[in-house]
Amino acid sequence: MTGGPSIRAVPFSKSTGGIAVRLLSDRHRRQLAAIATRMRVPARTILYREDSPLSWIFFNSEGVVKAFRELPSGKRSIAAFLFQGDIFGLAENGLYVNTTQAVTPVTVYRIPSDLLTDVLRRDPELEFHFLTKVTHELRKAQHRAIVLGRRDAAGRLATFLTMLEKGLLHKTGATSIPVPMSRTDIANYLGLSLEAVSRAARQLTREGIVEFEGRHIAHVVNRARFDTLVAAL
Amino acid sequence: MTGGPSIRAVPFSKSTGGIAVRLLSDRHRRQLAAIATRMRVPARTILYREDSPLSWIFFNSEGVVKAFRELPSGKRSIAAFLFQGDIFGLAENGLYVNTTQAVTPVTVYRIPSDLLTDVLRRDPELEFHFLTKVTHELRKAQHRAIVLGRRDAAGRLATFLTMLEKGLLHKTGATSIPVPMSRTDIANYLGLSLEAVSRAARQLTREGIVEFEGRHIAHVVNRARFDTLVAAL
DNA sequence: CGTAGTATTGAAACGGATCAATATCTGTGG
DNA sequence: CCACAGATATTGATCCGTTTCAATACTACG
Repeated sequence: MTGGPSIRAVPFSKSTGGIAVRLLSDRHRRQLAAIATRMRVPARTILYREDSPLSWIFFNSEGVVKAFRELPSGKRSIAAFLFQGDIFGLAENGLYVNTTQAVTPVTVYRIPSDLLTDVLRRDPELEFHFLTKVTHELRKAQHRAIVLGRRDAAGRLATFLTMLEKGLLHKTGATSIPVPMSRTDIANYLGLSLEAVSRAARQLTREGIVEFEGRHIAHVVNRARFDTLVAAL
Repeated sequence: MTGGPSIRAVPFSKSTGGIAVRLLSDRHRRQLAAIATRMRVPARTILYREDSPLSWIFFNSEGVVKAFRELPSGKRSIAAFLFQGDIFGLAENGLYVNTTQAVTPVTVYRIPSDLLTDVLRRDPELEFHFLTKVTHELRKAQHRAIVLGRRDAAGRLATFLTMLEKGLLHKTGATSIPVPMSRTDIANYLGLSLEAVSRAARQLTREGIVEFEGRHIAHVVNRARFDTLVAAL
């Protein structure tokens, strides 16, 4: 949302989800700006497909992206949602591991992976930022795995809402949580059926814990019970 | 298993799970040897506890370590098993995220985290190795999450055995898979009850897919059906 | 060789998946 | 701006598998 060609919008400049991410120096910004391409794409745009050859690493600057795998059974498993500040482009043996698709209109920075590798190998400080970023993704993945260990659908959904909430920059007193993705996406992320997610949402409403305003905004009505439910891992 | 103080046993020197890990140069080995401490500990030793202050990063050189979190409900969720070549010591805000405990007798290298950080910041090549390692852990975590998305216990267990098998250095023709951890550990990793794991093992046996020799060795009897089951995600 | 932790097996109940029908939303063109 | 159509979501009923509870068997370690 910063106008012009400024690299300020590159996500390194902000904190995400509670960990302190050091700010990029101007030198680093310039370095990245020299090799990055800014892209604005509409929702549903596919950025790359699984098993296609790795060519770019991406930075999400604005909007939400989902990373998923198509399973042999035809089901799809969403590995992660990428928010502002997240990097993505995970590959194995030179092939992307997931397919990534814009959930909302998205602004990303795209850097050729070989160029990025070169820059990183020459600049340990910058590389350290990446190490931090990937470590952060690792924590997110482990956290998701813990959530998937839960049996109860309502608890999983509540925990998911917490994730979304923590991703925000905690506007004080803001009780509304934007839920940009579809129920189907949530189901695929939580390892539940669409119906189970729908029923879980209803249950949270019925019990006076969460209220939904349309399908894309949630309000935590009873914070105490909400927190209890989330903590009841 | 290499005798003496050689740093050769440091895990960077071998490939893990299919990704090509570049060998460490002698210079890098020397650099790490200067700050690393080799430790041999018996099974069940706790290496660090969750929420304790980060002080070391570990390298697993020999044996199996589990990383888990104690959940408020009293259950425990195993985030990962660390095998030969894996690094561990994930922290958030300066506190370890998991508790780690030796499953078998273990040989690890322990490096003070601040020293390691210093070395990495001065050596991009070495740092790149770490980036690769962490990325590898990230893939493992995402893979686990996909497994947890499965509903059927037998499929989860079979997939788990596959993981263990791929971790091996593929001795050609070796049909036996060592299963060093307990059934309870497997249950905590797969998000199943102990009973479900036990029944799943029995089912695999009954259907002539896997045979167990004691509780810590598995043989894949019918590879075709085994692979089908694993692929049936 | 005994004992405590670990694992197996059985029976019952809960909860989510699935199938099916209906409702609501979203984006497109009139 | 409205109407329509396809996609997305809700709700209901039934089925199936895992959890839980409980009793017994095994195994590993001192």
